[in-house]
Amino acid sequence: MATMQDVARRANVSIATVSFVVNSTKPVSPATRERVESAMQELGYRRNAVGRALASRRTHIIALLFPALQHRFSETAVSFFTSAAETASELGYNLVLWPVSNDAEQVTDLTAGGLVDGVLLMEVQMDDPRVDRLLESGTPFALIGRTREPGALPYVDVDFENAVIDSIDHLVSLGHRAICYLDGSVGNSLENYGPVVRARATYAAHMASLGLTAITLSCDETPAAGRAAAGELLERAPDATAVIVMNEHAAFGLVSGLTRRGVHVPRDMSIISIGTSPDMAAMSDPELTLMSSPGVEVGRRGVVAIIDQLEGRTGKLPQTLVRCGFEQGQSTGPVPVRTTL
Amino acid sequence: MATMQDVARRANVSIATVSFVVNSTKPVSPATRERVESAMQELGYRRNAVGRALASRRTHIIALLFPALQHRFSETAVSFFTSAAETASELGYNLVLWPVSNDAEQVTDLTAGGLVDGVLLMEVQMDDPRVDRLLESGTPFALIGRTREPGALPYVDVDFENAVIDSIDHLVSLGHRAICYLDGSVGNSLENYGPVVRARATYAAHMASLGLTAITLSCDETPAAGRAAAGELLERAPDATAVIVMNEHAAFGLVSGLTRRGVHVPRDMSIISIGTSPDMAAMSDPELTLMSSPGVEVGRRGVVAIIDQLEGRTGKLPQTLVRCGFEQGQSTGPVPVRTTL
DNA sequence: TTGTACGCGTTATCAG
DNA sequence: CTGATAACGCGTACAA
Repeated sequence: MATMQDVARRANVSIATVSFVVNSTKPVSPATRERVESAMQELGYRRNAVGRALASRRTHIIALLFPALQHRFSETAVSFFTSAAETASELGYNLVLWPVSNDAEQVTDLTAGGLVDGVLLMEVQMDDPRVDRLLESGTPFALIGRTREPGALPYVDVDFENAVIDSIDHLVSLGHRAICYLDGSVGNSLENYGPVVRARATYAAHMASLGLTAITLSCDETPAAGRAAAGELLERAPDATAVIVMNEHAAFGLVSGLTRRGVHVPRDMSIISIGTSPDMAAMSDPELTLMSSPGVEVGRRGVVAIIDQLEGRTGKLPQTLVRCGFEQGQSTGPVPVRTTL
Repeated sequence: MATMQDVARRANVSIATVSFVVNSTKPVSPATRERVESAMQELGYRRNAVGRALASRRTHIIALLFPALQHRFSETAVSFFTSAAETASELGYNLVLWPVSNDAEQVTDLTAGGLVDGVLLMEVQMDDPRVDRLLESGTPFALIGRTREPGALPYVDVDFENAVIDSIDHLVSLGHRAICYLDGSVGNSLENYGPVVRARATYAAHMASLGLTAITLSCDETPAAGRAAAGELLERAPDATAVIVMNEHAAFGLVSGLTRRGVHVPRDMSIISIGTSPDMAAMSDPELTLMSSPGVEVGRRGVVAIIDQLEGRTGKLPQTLVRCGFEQGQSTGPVPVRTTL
């Protein structure tokens, strides 16, 4: 509860001097510095964040905008949240969780309120109206994800494209040629969701470049849909020996659906799941081979990206893609030897 | 960027009058109110949160203290985070994520900084030093969880005790008598973790009150440990026909471990998982029957509890236990008919 | 009903 | 090196 005023009186200096030693903003003689510091000690002084914010016009608060009414956050989201908060904390900032519906108006409320220094925008859509609002507002921000045309926008995103390529290459190295692809449902909002769109395109392109035939399936993001997809897979692609899944919840259903139908994983079919955390993957039996999405790293980099902006560190534009980590599970193996006719 | 001053000038009134209409804190004649409001409209005025905070001594910020270095939050935690943030937002508050290590010193930093009006403390331990710090600080707070002796502390907690009782009763109604219990590991920090301790005690007590034999197992919180526990179960309790699991990750392993050993779920063994979300449960095959932990409700109530304090609504002490919801899955069924010797 | 003026706790500018 | 002092944007007695 002690203010700078109190400290100043007790140390027989001006309030300005106290400010200097607190912020090391100007040189102070060792003698007076000593007096001030012991005064602070005795009074248990802590500088008031609000007063500081008003005077310096910096709150040291970063808003993490996340879509309210969100379908479902994955475990990745938790590690992202907490990692972002921790990074902010380490760098002297605070992270406030800011739910926004698709109503872009709330973005204006936020930026005009003066409470936040910068904004981290989660779940960026391919064409996201909130981004335009942020640009108008002049508030520093960074995207988690990318718009269709990121241009000069600062962003941090998961590199799902390379995850797809790595997955294909890995499977090919195991001898697989008939590699299918399963992602989230078409015809719904995911169509506009960058990761799904980009990954699917990458799958098609890379398969083509290898002279392989691309077969894409989609289903809802539920285990039940994944189980159903197992049937569809066997019907539409009877020769398939591997599936790359970009649909975490469906991946579990796909494994159990195949198993139920007598298709052994990985002996008869290899499965690799993109964007699943190791903890999750372990819950499948057999455990899933996966490309884990780097929630912690993305959270950290996102926060660093805006703080760099806020503190005027003007390096090169932060446009970062963080790669997924390959983790060998038990759901992939060499292509089965066909003892066919 | 427009300040109250700007609005006041434009409307030809004093700055105080603007404040009155903005906060409806004093009656204003319709005429001048109109002038002020259109001035605000034209200037796109938004009240500055920091100025307001400094003058009113209320930031409208609530800190959510969560344990840093704990990167294994369940899906429940996500719904808790987001629900808390949304509730706060609806009530005109902001929720900031505040990572704290076990070092209770950080709690002092927080409360002395003047940035937050109140504190929500997650993952409360049975004997939690942070609670003492909060009490000393005088900052309004509420606990998510409970200490060993909650006394007059405001808290919101999940009612795992009744979840255990309901689980037992449900299984008993299906004819089960040999009902085992599996929870998190003993000998580690979980020993001091309220939910685990209380639920285990409740299991023992309720089984005893029914004249049934209690058999308790523990294992790490991983699917692999759960699979291993399947073996231990069959060995230690060969007559068991049901297991109540208070260890989300292990529950998955238990199911697959039993299945691998030729024990069919639910025909030979019923399993019910406490504190698992429906989304998670669906990833098991067969889908788990569960008592879902009410993350959303707990988040909402926790925030409401401190806001009530902050706004001086002095109803009865908020000490709330939120019950888990029973959700029928496919992992429970009637007790098997023993055609034994 | 409306206006004046002070205070909230700091930062920052400018003299000294 | 140190000290006044003016912002910063708003809330609120107190006065008119």
